[in-house]
Amino acid sequence: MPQASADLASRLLDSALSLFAERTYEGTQMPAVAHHAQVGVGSIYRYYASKEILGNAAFRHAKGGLLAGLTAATAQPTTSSREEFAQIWQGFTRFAGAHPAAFAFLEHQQHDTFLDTESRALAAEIDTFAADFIERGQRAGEIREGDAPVLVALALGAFGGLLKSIRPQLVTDLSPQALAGAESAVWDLLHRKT
Amino acid sequence: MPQASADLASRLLDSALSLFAERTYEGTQMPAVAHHAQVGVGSIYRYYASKEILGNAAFRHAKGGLLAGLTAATAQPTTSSREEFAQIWQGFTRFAGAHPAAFAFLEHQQHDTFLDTESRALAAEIDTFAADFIERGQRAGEIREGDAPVLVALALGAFGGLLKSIRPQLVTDLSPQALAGAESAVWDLLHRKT
Amino acid sequence: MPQASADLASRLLDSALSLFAERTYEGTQMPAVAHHAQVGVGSIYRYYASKEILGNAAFRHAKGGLLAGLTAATAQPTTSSREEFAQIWQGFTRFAGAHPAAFAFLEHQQHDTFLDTESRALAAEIDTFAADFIERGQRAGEIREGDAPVLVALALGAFGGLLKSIRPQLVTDLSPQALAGAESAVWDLLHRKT
Amino acid sequence: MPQASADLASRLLDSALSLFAERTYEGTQMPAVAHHAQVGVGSIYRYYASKEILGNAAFRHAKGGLLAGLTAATAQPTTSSREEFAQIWQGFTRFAGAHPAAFAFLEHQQHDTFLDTESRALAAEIDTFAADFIERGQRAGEIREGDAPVLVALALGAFGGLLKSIRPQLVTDLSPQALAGAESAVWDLLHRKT
DNA sequence: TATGAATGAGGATTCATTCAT
DNA sequence: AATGAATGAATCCTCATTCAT
Repeated sequence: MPQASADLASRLLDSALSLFAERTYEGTQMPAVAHHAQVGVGSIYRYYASKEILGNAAFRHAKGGLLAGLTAATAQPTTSSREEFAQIWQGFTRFAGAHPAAFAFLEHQQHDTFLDTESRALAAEIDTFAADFIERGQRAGEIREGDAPVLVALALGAFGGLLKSIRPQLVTDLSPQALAGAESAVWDLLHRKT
Repeated sequence: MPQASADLASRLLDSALSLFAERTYEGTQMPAVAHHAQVGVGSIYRYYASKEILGNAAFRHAKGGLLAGLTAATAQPTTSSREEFAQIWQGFTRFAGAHPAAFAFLEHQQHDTFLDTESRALAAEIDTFAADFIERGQRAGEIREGDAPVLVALALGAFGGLLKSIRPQLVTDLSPQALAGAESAVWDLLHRKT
Repeated sequence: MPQASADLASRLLDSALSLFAERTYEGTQMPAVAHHAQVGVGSIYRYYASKEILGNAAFRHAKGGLLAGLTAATAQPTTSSREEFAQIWQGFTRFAGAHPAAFAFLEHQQHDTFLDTESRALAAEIDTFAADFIERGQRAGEIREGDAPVLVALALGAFGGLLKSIRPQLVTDLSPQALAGAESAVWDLLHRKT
Repeated sequence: MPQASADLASRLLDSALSLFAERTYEGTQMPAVAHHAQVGVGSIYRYYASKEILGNAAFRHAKGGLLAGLTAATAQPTTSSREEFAQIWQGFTRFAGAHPAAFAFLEHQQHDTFLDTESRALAAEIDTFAADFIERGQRAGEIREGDAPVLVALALGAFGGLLKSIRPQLVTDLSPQALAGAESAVWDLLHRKT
């Protein structure tokens, strides 16, 4: 069973993620992670040398997964910011639907206590990705004027608020209409009115 | 110093709030709160019987302050949802400017581990307040159709995202233009296009 | 009010005694003593420099009171050990009835953690008093042979057992018959059968 | 050492018992128990969830052991109360000799602060056991008239007094004569004179 | 003289981490 | 490789004692 250990590592990551999402990084005990993953405590340490390292791995797993989802969603060329926005929206939506714990964990405001430099750098990538989209849209005259990071913060904040409000349900539980309505509301947040 | 002891309780609340905002409720130690408030650890317990009680007091202080700020800001009668929105926006902005730690603490996603029923009830009041505003605007045809709680979540999320993005600076450090831009962006999120 | 402070000192002693009796020396907090005596905590320290000193004072007050009661009860000359035993029994009975908390406190087995030398010496006096009575009775052929301290331990133990069993009622709640029966049982424990 | 972990629980119980006997439940610190049992503090909590639970376990271990000893000692049928009393006396004597700390702990007057309902129930069993013996003897005309609980209290009190007086020596240090003398003294406390 | 708010050392308990099996 | 019992530093909380009023 050559992939046994790889499996265990990722099972641990999933367990950590769902417990962190539910009870906070600080509020989650290593024995609880072990129990959730159905392994002995000691086994965690074979894959993650410390709780801090596990926390960072979980964060990077989540953030990296989101970034990959967004990249994949925006792979098809588009002809307008609105279309690209739709792709991004779908990227977020799918990721949040497929990995609710990961998304919830990323939404926590306080990772500062344990994130290392590499994790912080990864976190910044999402912002850069979003800011690029905003700036492109502004140059094309489709997105309103203003500081790109500010617009990113508003839009991501709105999406996060939406997800937080329906917790612990899944995004996929929202009616298509409600979701479509939210999408156009957030687009209007960004859209340049003529 | 006749106000000494009444003050101590609120000095402790402030200290707790700023440390909780910075490092999470779980990540803050009682001795750290005592140190920040420049008192002995034991003194905390004269005013707050446990960390959990202190946490709830801090939460209620913050949430109650925000609610009071919003109520005050919307006291003047208005003739349109846009105007009322401006009042609310100012209420949020002022509160976040005046009590950045309190606002940051409220933005944390994970209070579930320690909030008691009373605190949760207070938290719901803000949502009700906002949902009322939304529904009134919808009836007046000024605010877009859709589930009121969903719109509330989007708008509050956007505002929260904004504040989070500039941390640890103050809202008041944003240029008036940036702030005004953000305000109209969020309004457009809510506004019914004709 | 010249006796005010003497009063306070003894009120504190009484409070201490009844709390110690109820909850143990170790289980009683200084603030609880203050509260029971209706004074501020600080005031205790004007009369008793520390909890340990208060504990010893309470112990000596109780033990000394019992010794005084026994001495008074046996003041009248008697012509037999049985008569003297009756006096002693009455001495114990009256003291336990009049000062139930003091008696209960003395019955606790563990004073070793705080008693000082002087208190221990006083404690020994009761034993000496009782051993004297036993030895006199043995010389007169009225009390059975055997180690005097052993007989003392048995008799005092029996009396203590009696009191413990009816706690928290008072000795005076026992029917005169029951009390008389207990008295003759304990006398038979000591009495030399012919 | 296959019995290691089952042993740890009982080693902890023994350590707790001897420290509680010596210094009171309240006067004994968990680290002291750990030290005495030669384990880390944390290990106590794997077996006993709190000090209170440890205290109750220790009490029940002691009381249960005594009850078992008495039951075993009285297993042989007897033809008189005097004989049965001899069995009971031997039961007490052996238990106190074999488990001096357990016996001393049981003699403490103040368990009220931490005993739970189950422990109290067990404590009552000894009294019932003794009261049964008394009542049987009374019906047979061998034991004096009087309230059975009162006679039990007197007899147990006497035995307790005896043990207390020789502490910290062992019962087994008493000369056989002294012990036999004490036994007949206590029997005379109970015996119905003709 | 009396008070009780303030203090901080000390005690109970938790939990990340180790290591013998 | 996996386990989970054992560890003890770190955390919450208590309470004897002090001292400004």
